Formats: sequence, structure tokens, C-alpha cells
Amino acid sequence: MEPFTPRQNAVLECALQLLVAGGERALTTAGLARAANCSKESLYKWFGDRDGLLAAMITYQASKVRTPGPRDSMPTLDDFSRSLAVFAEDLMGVLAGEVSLALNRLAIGQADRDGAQLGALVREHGRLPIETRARALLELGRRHGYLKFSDTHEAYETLYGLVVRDSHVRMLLGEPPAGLSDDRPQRARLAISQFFRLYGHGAQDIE
Amino acid sequence: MEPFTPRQNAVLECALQLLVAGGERALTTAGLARAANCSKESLYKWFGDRDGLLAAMITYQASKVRTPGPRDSMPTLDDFSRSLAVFAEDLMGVLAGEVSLALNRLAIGQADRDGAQLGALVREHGRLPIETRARALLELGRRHGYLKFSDTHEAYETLYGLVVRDSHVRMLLGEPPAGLSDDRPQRARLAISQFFRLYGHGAQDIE
DNA sequence: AAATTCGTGTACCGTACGGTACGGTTCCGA
DNA sequence: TCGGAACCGTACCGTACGGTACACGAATTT
Repeated sequence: MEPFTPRQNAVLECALQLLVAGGERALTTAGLARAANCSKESLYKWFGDRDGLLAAMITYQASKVRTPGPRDSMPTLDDFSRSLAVFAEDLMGVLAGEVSLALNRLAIGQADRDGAQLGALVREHGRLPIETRARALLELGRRHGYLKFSDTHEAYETLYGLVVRDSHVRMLLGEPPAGLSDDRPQRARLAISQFFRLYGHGAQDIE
Repeated sequence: MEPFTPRQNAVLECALQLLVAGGERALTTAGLARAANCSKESLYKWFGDRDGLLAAMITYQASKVRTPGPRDSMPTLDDFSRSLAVFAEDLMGVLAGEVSLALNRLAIGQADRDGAQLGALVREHGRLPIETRARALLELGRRHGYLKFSDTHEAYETLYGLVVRDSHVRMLLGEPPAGLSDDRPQRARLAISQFFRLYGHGAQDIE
């Protein structure tokens, strides 16, 4: 089930390190072979070509992240609200991670090549797990009567927008992390508070 | 005051076209010289080097966009709400534009080089004008009693998040425009409606 | 022990691209 | 009419990088 051998994982880890340190230009096959103490021929044997290597880096990184499924017992409203806040902080933390930023930059920079295959990989392995986890959480809240919405997708997108705002793109553009981590828990609380005012128990339907 | 001559503007326009059509790889100095019927020597004379050319493309594109200052007369709440919706639709339209996407991809892809100078240019010439226009609009609404907030920046970021959500990054990653333009006015209305429920006249303070 | 497999290290090739140099042409001002 | 500036087209250079080939060593198999 593991798509890569431990040796290949080590090489991919090294590749991620190079990418984070110096961007895409620093990730050359010769440089990776030197840094990882392997041969270029092995790289091409394992990953096909450079694009295959980049794709492998994304799937490998995704394989490292485990999304904790929430245990279904969520009695009090306070617990549920706290779970939402944890999700919000996790989301901000993931998006602000340097490996995530580097891979997103890589995929965005290559979005014109090959029909955005890297972008599709990032969406599938990076964003989709987050979304499914969040949707499960939201529907759990609705089942317990803490939330009120008809369109789960709309509720999720609203939550995402309230939490992330445009900070992700700003970080991708290289904005120094001055306003990025300014009190992440504080920002999470604000976002969750706003979300509850839109989709909380007592909220009215829209339109 | 115009930083470039008409001839140089024409060349930059051609460069943008190349960038949109084929991504960064398609934007070579030789290719641009051929497409724009100019010599490589002129390119280097005008823009210094390739990075100077990229920077010039961003400032040139920014110079094309004029941000309509709202006339200060904004009597009814309905007018103001409509102005917010117009802003929201404009924002979505700009971010979904292929030139904007191409330039953002370019700046993000180069965010590791030279301290993210291109990213800084995009933020300064692309995002800042939008933000100032929106802040003026928001404060106008507050002055007329339609909105209620203490932190303009927070209100603006919330509005941005409600309108854009994560669609910008998804588009940057190359997601096909299936869900992007799905009834843009509808999405704008929803976002503005949500925004009014958070910062509208009768809204309570947060926390 | 021989052979097969796997991987390293290195050398090599082709090419694409950034940047420079130069000859020829057009245009404009003196 | 002359001189110079600007610019085009092209040819050229150096280099960096993706990809391939090959020789040698180590481990595993038979």
C-alpha cells in the first residue's frame, strides 16, 4: 500500500528540503542526487522524469499528514465550538507551513504545464482531505442541533473564507509573516464566532 | 508620469499575451522579440534584464486598471448594498481574469527569488488599490450608519474572505472554471448578505 | 562460487535560454 | 547634406539543466 520504499521516501524528503530552502530552481536532478547520495539514474528509474519526481513529492508529503477523524461523541456546544476552533487553527497552521507553501508555489507555478496535473494533485491530496474532515465536523454539529444550514458545501466554503481570508495568497506571494501568525488562536476565535452568527443555532436562513 | 513609451507598452502587452497563452516558459526574450517585432537588445536596453521585464509587466498591467472612486453621495441603504455587490462582482471578475491569474502565478512561482520582489509588486499595485477602494466604501457605509465596526481592516478582510473564499487559490492551481463563475451575482449577493449579518446596522459587537 | 540485480558516481550529450555584439536601416535634428 | 541616435535582425557565447550511457561495487540469489 505504501507507494514508495523507505529509501525513496528519504530521497523525497531530501527533495522537499531542497525545494523549501531554495525554491524550484534549486531542485535540480543533479543537485538532488548529490544531496541525497543517490544517482541520477536511480531518480529516473524511480520517478520517470522530473515531473514524476514533483508529483511524487506531493503525494509523499500528503501521505505524512494524517487527518484526525473526530470521535463522534460531541456532547456540549462548547466542545463543538472548541473543535471548530481547533480545525481553524490546524488549517492556518497547515497553510502557513513552509513545505505546504513551497509545494503550493510549485504547483501554481506549473499550472500551465500538462493541464495542471500538479495542481490537481494538490487539490486531491491536500485540500480534499481537509474539506471532508471539515464537512464531517459541520454535519456533526448540525446533527446535534448546534448548526443550521442546508448546503454543506456553502457552509464549508464560508467557514474557510472566514478563517483563511486572503492570507494564503499573501503568504504564497511571499509576504513576510508579520500579520500571518498574529495571534492565530485569536483569529480562529473571531472566525468561529462569525461563523456561528451566520450558521449557528439561532441564525435565520439566508434570503 | 507615464513610465513607459507607447512602443514599450505595446511590447509589454505582447509579453502579457505570451504569458497568458503559454505560461512563464513561453515567455522567453527571443520569443518576445520575435512576437513583438523588436530586438532582444532593445528589451535589455529598456528593461535591464528578464526580471526587470517581469516587473514592468506587472506595473504596466496595474496601470491599465483604474479603480473607480465611489461618488460620495450614497443616500439609501439599498444603493450602498448594491455598491458592495458591485465591488464583490468586480473583485471576483478581476481575480478570475486570465491576465491576473497569469501574473499571480508568475509572482508566486518566483516568490523564492530576490526576496519576492514580484510578489511585493503584485501586492502593492494589484491588491492595495482594491483594498483602499473597499475600505473607503466600508467607511462610507459606516459614516452613513449602514455598517457598524471598529476595525476597518478586520471588516475588509472578512468581506474579502466571504466573497473570494478559497476560489482564488483553486483557480491559481488550475481548477477548471466549473464552479468559479457559477452565477457570480448570486455568490456576490450571498456574500454581501452574510457580511451585513456580521457588520450591518443591527449587528451586535463580537465577543 | 558464479551470476544476476540494484544502485552509485561520473562522464557525456543536446538543447534551450539569458545575455552580448555587431552590421544595417530608419529617422531626426543641425 | 551630414551625423548621430535609436532600433531591428541575427548571429554568437556561455552555461545550466534534463536526460542517457557506462563502469564499478555491493548485496542477494542459485
